[in-house]
Parts: sequence; structure tokens; C-alpha cells
Amino acid sequence: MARQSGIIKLKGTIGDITFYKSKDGYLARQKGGVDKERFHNDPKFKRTRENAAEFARAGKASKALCTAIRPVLNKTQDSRMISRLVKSMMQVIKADQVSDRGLRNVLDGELVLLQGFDFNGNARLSATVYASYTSVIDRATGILEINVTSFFPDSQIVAPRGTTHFRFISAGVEVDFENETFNLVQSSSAEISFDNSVREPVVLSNDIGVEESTKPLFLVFGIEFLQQVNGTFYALNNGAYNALSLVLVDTGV
DNA sequence: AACCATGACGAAGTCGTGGA
DNA sequence: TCCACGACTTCGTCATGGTT
Repeated sequence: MARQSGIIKLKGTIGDITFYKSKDGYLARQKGGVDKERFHNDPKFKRTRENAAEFARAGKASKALCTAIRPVLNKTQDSRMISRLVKSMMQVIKADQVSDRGLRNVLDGELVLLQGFDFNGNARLSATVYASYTSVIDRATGILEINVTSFFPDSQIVAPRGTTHFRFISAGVEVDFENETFNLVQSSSAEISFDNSVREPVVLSNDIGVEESTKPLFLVFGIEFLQQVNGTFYALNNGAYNALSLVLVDTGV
């Protein structure tokens, strides 16, 4: 048993040697693990394979959703967004009470659990937009809508320094997780000046053009901060403070 | 010999980092 | 500038290497 006696204690793997901490102190040993062949065939790994299958499904579903709203994401995401999304997607899958172990999936799960997901972990929508709004998904007409009530930018929007304007953004998307296809429609408000005068209500309506869809529908809502220089709008801080959240989910039939 | 604690592995995907 | 690799997400199983 190799023991680490130096000043710098390591944890993790370098080359073929694994460094770790045990109750006896810091140790080092040869890298171990289960080989691929065994993982795929050994009956003892059945449970592990089932977990892997569900995890793979969560990964794929996350990618499908991510790809679907890619145009809206537009820098309103942090570097760990996918990780968090996969984590949430695993909860969706684990909520499937119909399928057998290893076969649980997002369609039989609770996609509603994704509601409230923030695509930018550094700027949560609920801590950025305090103007009140309602969200509606009308499956019959295929219209996904956000209604922001009258508000005061100054006191109801938390904007980063340098903001002169902002705009609300929204998108409605129908996702077919089985075929990994989607149907996205996006909309945004005009540029709104960041000051203390009252603003008229804002309506962001997304008509996906499909009536009575049977697939899951998602409504995302967010805000983009802008700086106006000589009449042109520039994205502020590369979008670091932009917020985007999955405000409403309609699971489908 | 039996037992215990612990980390690696695998699945899919994306982003950040470092080397070439 | 591009590419390869590691980190990170979940979690059950087992190799590893120690102790009793």
C-alpha cells in the first residue's frame, strides 16, 4: 500500500495511479475499475446497466431540449447548465411510476419537475424580474404566451451596471423526445428603456402552428440586458446577467 | 478468510483547459 | 487555432488493499 508522505496531498487520478484519502490518511494505489466487456455482459452488472440506460436517456432528453431552444439560449447559460439540466432530467425519469427499472423515461415521468429551471445559474429569473407576469399554454390552439403586467423598470428589474435598455424574450417549443425533433417559435419585446417611468403591459405570444399537439410543450421566458451607444444596442457583459427560465411545462397526452 | 471503506467505471453531452 | 482530454451530472457494483 503506497502512502503519500509529501506536503501536497492529492485526490483523484494521474496516469495509472489513484490518489485518495482514507481513514488511515492519504494513500495511492493502482487505478482499478470494471472492464467494458464485463460491464456489458456480467449479470452482476444488470443494475448498473439499468442505471446507465436511464442516465443515457436523461442525457439525450437534455440534449434534445437544449438543441430545441438553442436560438433563445444565446449566451443566457452558464457553463454548468447541461449538468444541472441532466440532474433535473434524472428526477423527471425517476418520477416515472409506470415503466420497469431501467426502462423509465421522460415521457412517462414528470416533465413538470423541470418547471422553474434556470438556464443561467448565475442569474436566476426569479431574482431578476420582479415585474409580475402570467404564463399560459393553450394546447388546443398551439399558443404559448407570457403576459407581463404594467411595471416600473427601475424598481422591478434587477439590472447590471451599465444597462440602458433591456428586452423580454420568450419562446414556445414542442419537443418530440422520441425522434429528437422540435418545433420552436420565439418572440421578444421591443427594447425598453431602463428608467423609473411606468410601462405598459407586455405580451409575448408564441404560436407554434400546431393545434391539439400531443407532444410536450415548453414555455421559456427571460430577459436580455442591453447598452445603447450612438443608437446601436450592444449585449451587456456578454450576456452574463441575462436570465432565462423554463416557466411552464405541459406534459402532453 | 472474511470483512470494511472507498473510488473507478459506464452511460451522453457540453464546456473549459492545455498542449501542439 | 484546433484538437484531445478532463470535469461534471447519477448510482449500483466490484476491485483494491487494508484490518480483524
